[in-house]
Amino acid sequence: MKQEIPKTFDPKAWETKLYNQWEDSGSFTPKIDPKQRPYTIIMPPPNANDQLHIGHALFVTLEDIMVRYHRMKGEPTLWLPGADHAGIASQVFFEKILKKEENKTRYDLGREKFVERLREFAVNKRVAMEGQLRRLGASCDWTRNKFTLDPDVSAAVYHTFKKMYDDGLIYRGERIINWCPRCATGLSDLEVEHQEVEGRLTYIKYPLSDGSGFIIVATTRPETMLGDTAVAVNPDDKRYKKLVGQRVKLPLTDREIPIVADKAVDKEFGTGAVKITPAHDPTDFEIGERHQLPVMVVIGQDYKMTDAAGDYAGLKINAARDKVLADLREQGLIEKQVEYRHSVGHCVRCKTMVEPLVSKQWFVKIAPLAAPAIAAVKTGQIKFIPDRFEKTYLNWMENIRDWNISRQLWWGHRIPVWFCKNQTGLISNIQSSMSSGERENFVVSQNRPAKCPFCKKCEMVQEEDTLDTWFSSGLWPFTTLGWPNNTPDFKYFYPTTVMETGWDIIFFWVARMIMLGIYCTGEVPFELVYMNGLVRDKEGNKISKSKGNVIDPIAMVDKYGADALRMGLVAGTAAGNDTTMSEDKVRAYRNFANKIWNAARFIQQRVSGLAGQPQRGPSGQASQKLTGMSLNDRDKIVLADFNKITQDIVRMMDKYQLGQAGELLYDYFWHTFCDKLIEEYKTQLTGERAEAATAVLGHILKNSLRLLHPFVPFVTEAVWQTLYEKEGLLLTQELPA
RNA sequence: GGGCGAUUAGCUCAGUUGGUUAGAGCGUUCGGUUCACAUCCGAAAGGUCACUGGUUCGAGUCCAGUAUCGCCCACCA
Repeated sequence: MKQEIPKTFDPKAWETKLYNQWEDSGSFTPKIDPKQRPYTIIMPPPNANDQLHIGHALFVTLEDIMVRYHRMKGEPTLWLPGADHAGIASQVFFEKILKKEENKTRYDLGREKFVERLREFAVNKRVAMEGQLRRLGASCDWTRNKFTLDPDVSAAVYHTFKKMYDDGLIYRGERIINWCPRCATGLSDLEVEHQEVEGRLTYIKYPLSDGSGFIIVATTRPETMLGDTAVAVNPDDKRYKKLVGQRVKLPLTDREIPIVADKAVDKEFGTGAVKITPAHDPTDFEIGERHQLPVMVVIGQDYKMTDAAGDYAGLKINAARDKVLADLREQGLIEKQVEYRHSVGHCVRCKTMVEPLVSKQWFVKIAPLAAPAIAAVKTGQIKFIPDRFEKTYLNWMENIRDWNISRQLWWGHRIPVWFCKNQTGLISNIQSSMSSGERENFVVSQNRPAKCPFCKKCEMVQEEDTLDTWFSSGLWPFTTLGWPNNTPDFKYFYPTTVMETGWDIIFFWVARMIMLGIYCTGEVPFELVYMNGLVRDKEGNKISKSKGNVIDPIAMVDKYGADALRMGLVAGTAAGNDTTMSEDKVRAYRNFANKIWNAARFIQQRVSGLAGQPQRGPSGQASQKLTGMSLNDRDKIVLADFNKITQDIVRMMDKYQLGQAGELLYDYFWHTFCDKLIEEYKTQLTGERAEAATAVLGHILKNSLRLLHPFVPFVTEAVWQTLYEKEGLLLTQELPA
């Protein structure tokens, strides 16, 4: 009596059941075996503020394929899941919700309440996300699940901050930084994106102090002239050579400022003379440093002119600009104005125009960290797939600048620094030169020091700022394994094997992990960086909510099954290349899942004894069975072909050509095995050829399921359990040799 | 101003170290109703592999240059 098997594969009937079975069996949790080399992937932790999108589905699928493949090779395999608190992203996201639903700001709630609410929010998002990862079939080890704000991870973050401070790698400095007025925080250079905007270049006459004439400067931001502390020209510019060292009267003020020569000035631009406002322009800040110019702040963090702006104090930037222009015009000091397109920095999160400001921030001195991180890639200790990204990485690393790690946010790791209340020095006089060597009374410590070492009596107050999210992310490959404690996990699984992530975060994340990994542990954090591309829509557009072309991966799973989505995401794609996604594609691979199901269904119905003759264990036994059989020449060719395909697949998988392996499997299974071989052999399933024909088809089916399993885990497992019930879970089976 | 990538069938894209008639999905046309699967099968149309030159017995694949498009980095006020 044959059991009735449905005509189509029904993912809904199988997926949840199979996933629970896998998870409950403990198959995702590796056993530490010192005799064997582990295979480890730390999952890039998704932001705990939203649902999974199609890009997550891509990386989850790629990593799951790698992990399932290596698990089937018999390696102790760890795929460690987690979530990121995503400082600025989550805070901005949650503030929007707060505004919309309760019409409140973070200040209305206060820091403590705000963080508590956001934590609650993040927990809920995490739980939902973990459910979605399961829907995709992610075979990660949930017993080791981590969150960046977990107490042990946080402790490791504070530990690292202190270690770096003690090693002189962290300093607090008054620097010009990118300030986002909307988020009210400083940003790193990477969090700023430049966009072209229409502007106007204003040529202003600055009278020479000796009354001999004018020097004309061009600027897009006339209002900042109130904070000018010099005019600069190129040292090789003949026009201005004799003016260097002279002074000019700064219009609208009673100040006189010098003319200096600096190579950063472009002779060709404007008049070749440039006003220098160290407090409000990064280039000017650097020129100012070279010439020891004072830094004069005329724009505050509230986007208004400061008291130092004299008559203009309190005006918003645009109003100040209008008034400055009007006043200059009245005095006849405007030479001309021309339309001018130039690029201006915007906050990568909220798209608000950033304002360069001088403020006190914490920085990581990057050069000592970058050097070994460059070497690690140059010597091949760390390899990139595809390797062209090594150039991108090196190009950036060789020009890297100090890293601003403080954020004026509430959501994140609060900087473990404590100030003496009686000599706080929190707000220093920013008009003074920053390199005055001022000393501040603070202690670096995770917990509040029992006694203030400075005044001996105050309760110390903690730094208000939090750390850049990427600081804790940079430690992720080892804080997840228990570092700085020498735990069994850390000892065994570190350094990890593969870091699989998007090329868009090479600088944000990959570079920082390499630098901090080597610094903290003395070893590279991973051997291989696999870069996945962006998922684009059918027309190749970037996917975004505003374009309305989002593809919800879970909706695709609901409609076509996880196997179909997975196969649609990876088949025929190459590392580092963007990939397109469409419902058509998913539908096509749903048909493939069904094809697998039906091939098995046919064999189960037509072939007697297959299910009752388990070819258990190492694949060698399957071949032994075949060798004992009277195979004809055609059988031998068919089996040799399959053997060749198997070797090709294994070779591709080992080289991380996952998309190609998937495509080859698809093509072989459907168009060779189903269309040709089953059709050919189905007439031989009775009579004297029955035994051999059965064995050949059975062998290929069974081993195809093994090879296919990393790509389409659900349908292969469903078939496996239907046909070979007694043999256990497919994901713990060995691959064909 | 530097760096990187793309250009292959109507559309979206693969093509591993150079090797026989260049592939897939979707779409198009024609033919198949029992015999695993119409979420299927068989067949067909459709490509000077952007252009030019070079290396080679042999180039979609390697080299140089050109064109178009795209991306990243950078302090041009």
